[in-house]
Amino acid sequence: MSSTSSDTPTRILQATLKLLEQPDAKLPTMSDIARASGVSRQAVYLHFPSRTEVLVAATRYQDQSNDVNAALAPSRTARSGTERLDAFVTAWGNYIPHIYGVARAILAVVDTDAEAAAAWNTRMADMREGCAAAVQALVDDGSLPERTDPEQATDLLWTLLSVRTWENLTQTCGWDQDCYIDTIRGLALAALAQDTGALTDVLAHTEGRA
Amino acid sequence: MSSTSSDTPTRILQATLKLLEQPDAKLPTMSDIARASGVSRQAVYLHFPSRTEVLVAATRYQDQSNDVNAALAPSRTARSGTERLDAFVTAWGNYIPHIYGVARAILAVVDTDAEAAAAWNTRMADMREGCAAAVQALVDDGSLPERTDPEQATDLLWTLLSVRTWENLTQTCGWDQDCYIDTIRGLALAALAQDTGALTDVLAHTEGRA
DNA sequence: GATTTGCTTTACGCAGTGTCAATTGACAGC
DNA sequence: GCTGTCAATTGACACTGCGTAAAGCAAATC
Repeated sequence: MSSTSSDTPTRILQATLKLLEQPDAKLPTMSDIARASGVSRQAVYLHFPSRTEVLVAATRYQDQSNDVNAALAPSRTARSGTERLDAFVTAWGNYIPHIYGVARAILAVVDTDAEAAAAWNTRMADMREGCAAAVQALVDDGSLPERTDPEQATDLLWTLLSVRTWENLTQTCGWDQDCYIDTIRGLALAALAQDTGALTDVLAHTEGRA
Repeated sequence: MSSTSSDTPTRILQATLKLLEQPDAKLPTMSDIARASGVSRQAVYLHFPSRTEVLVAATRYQDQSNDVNAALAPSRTARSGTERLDAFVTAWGNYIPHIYGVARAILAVVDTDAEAAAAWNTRMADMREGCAAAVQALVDDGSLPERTDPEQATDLLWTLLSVRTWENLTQTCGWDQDCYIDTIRGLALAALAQDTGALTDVLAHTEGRA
């Protein structure tokens, strides 16, 4: 347990995360990673077979450090379906900023690298289970409209909560985090729980944009 | 006007589009493009300074061929605000599949290529104007809730209509196009025009998923 | 002391971009 | 016909970045 953080693979991952979390981060090369880790380029290959694997391992390491499950725990204890939906949107929505640096790097190589795509898909499948659970909670207490297909509802929630959507609103449009959360929550509640009141207060506070 | 389509730059762009529109298209190399154009690799450089420029020019050429403006025209003649919003969502949403192949290629290099990013941003800024116009139409006939900031409403509509959102729902989740359109329309009308009825019928037709 | 382990240094092969120079072929205009 | 010019070709090159390979070195372990 005395993971002193001084073993080389760990140092490489930590250095990689540090690179990726820089605000204007480009995709780091193997040389970048090696330099940042204080290690030779070949040493990186001694521990990771390819750059993609470094990135993928970095995301795993990060999830482990951040303890996603702990962050998402509150949503599992919620009583009603709408409460659970609300809690899940809040928890995940607020988790995104923590992983955005790494997510951006992975997403940048997903189009050209099957392995990165697989890793990202796995991660997103995990998140989708949270969506599915929230939808199921709605079904359980009858909040989900009868004619609505739970599978489709899950797809929609999953899309609303995607990193790309977060990126669009907060990074490109400059919304602040609270505004993003309120809006997505409103949309989700309106679409999945027919809670139209949730939408009326959204998009109202003008100071929420940069 | 007798753009015989036989001049080399045009042939290069057409060949590039053809490559990008293949269902499993990878990012084409300059050699790929040259081969597909029936021309030497150097000839491509004679007309375009870089690969990015080929891709960017291809998108412009495609917009021109498809005549985006014609596709979006119906939304400009709509009478009421909600009608206009509806028409715009339908028009743009149905236009996306036509540009998706190229959009995917551009999006794949956007993270690493400033020039590609600039080109894509321009294109998306054009689309955003359509969103802004639809929101303005809502404002004009009082359908937009008073407390809603038009700017923010535009951001939201723009995000709902993003290629990434379309990609997520139709490509990753396997929704069919009609289902996508209905859902986005429902969300947009509910969020921007308080038309909650628009949402009740959405997500209902189970056969809409693959 | 010999061996193993972890890392370094140096080098190479490969793909892909972008550049350069010399050459060919066609089609002007005079 | 001769000359220029333009478009395109061929073949070479430099550079970046990935991934591989081999030899050496130094500290830890047996």
